[in-house]
Amino acid sequence: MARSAAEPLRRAEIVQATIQEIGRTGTLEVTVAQIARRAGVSSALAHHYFGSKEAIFVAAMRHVLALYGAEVRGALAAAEGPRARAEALIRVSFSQSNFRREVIAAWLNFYVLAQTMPEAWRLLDIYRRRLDSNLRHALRPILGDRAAAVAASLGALIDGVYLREALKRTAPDRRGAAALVLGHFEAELARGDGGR
Amino acid sequence: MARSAAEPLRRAEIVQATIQEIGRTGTLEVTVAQIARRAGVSSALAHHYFGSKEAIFVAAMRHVLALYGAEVRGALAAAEGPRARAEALIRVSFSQSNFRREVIAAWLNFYVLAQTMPEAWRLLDIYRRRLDSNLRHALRPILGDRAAAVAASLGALIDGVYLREALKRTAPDRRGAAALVLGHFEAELARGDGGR
DNA sequence: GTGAATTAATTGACGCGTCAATCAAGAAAC
DNA sequence: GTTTCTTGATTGACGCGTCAATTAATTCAC
Repeated sequence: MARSAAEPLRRAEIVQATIQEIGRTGTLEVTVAQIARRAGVSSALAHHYFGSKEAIFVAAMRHVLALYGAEVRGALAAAEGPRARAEALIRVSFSQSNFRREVIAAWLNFYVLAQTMPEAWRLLDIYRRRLDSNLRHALRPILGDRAAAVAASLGALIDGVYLREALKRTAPDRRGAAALVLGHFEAELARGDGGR
Repeated sequence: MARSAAEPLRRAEIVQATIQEIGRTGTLEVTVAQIARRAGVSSALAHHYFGSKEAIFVAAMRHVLALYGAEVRGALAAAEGPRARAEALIRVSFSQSNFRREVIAAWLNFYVLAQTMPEAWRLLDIYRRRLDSNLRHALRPILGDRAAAVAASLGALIDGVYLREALKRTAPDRRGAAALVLGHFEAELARGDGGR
């Protein structure tokens, strides 16, 4: 059979173009034609591979979430001790590859997409659950019963920082964003007579 | 002239319908016809009064922000002392009228709107600036130099709680949301040897 | 190895639905 | 009887998804 490796390549290009277009416009109101043009293919091909515009968006979400998940695993593997694990989870959220204009814009719009697309909702819910779970796990040894509450707080704060970054005109300030959340973390540690 | 008080009335109805439709669909992808139908008028009338769909959205934003602003002023007026003022600012964000499904959904979508509409961006920027300013003012006497950082953290946390609430299927939990933010506030207070 | 056969990759054109905005005209108020 | 209020009908643009057809790659018979 005539099986070249074109399909996975094209799929990846289209997914990449989708994220960039969402980043450029800041909206989900991008046409399949725009995405296809940026990917250097025809809109018909995009439909051929993904079937629908919604499916293209879902693929883009999966890509972003997968990248994030992979970095999380890497960071956790390298972290020694509960506190380091919690800090690693925070830092990953503001890593070079995740805390970028297009990715931030994509996240914001994925939240909107989740309002109408069950599949998008499911994906975001998985992300949230996993982050909460990871945080609780890391915090339990140092914060005990307060672990759950602090995990929820840190999770919401990370999302909030993303949201606010989406409004800024300037380039994302990874260091500042991470410092803000880490500062919050330290305040909670200090209070709970944390692990110092 | 035939100037009954119809115009302001219709405008208010249309604005209200806009917020409800955004809440129902969770998106800005609502048609003028849908909004008009819910307001009990024709789509032509909506255009007659507002001129464009964008203008309708802006009016809806102004409404939400104005309501929030009014409650903030009321709460600040009633609060005695720096700490009470800060707590009042937090509580207002989760008040009965602000922390509702439709309003939360509207906020989320206003953030998206701000990506493409300068006017929407301006309005959101004013909101953020004012909240930061109010918080810094209240915190300065008890936290000194740390006031700015804690204000930024609290602001982002509030936005993050809104964002996460937008994903939930259940009715908004005002008490829980306020408790989460207030809990973090206390942690910062305890750390900075705050005002007790 | 060459040519026919088979399958994948890719596209241009376009139908069909949708929607924002306009317009011309009727109803109501004063 | 003029002005505001209101609408149904219309339109022009646009975008998703489809389809028939073309091109490129790979296999296989010999």
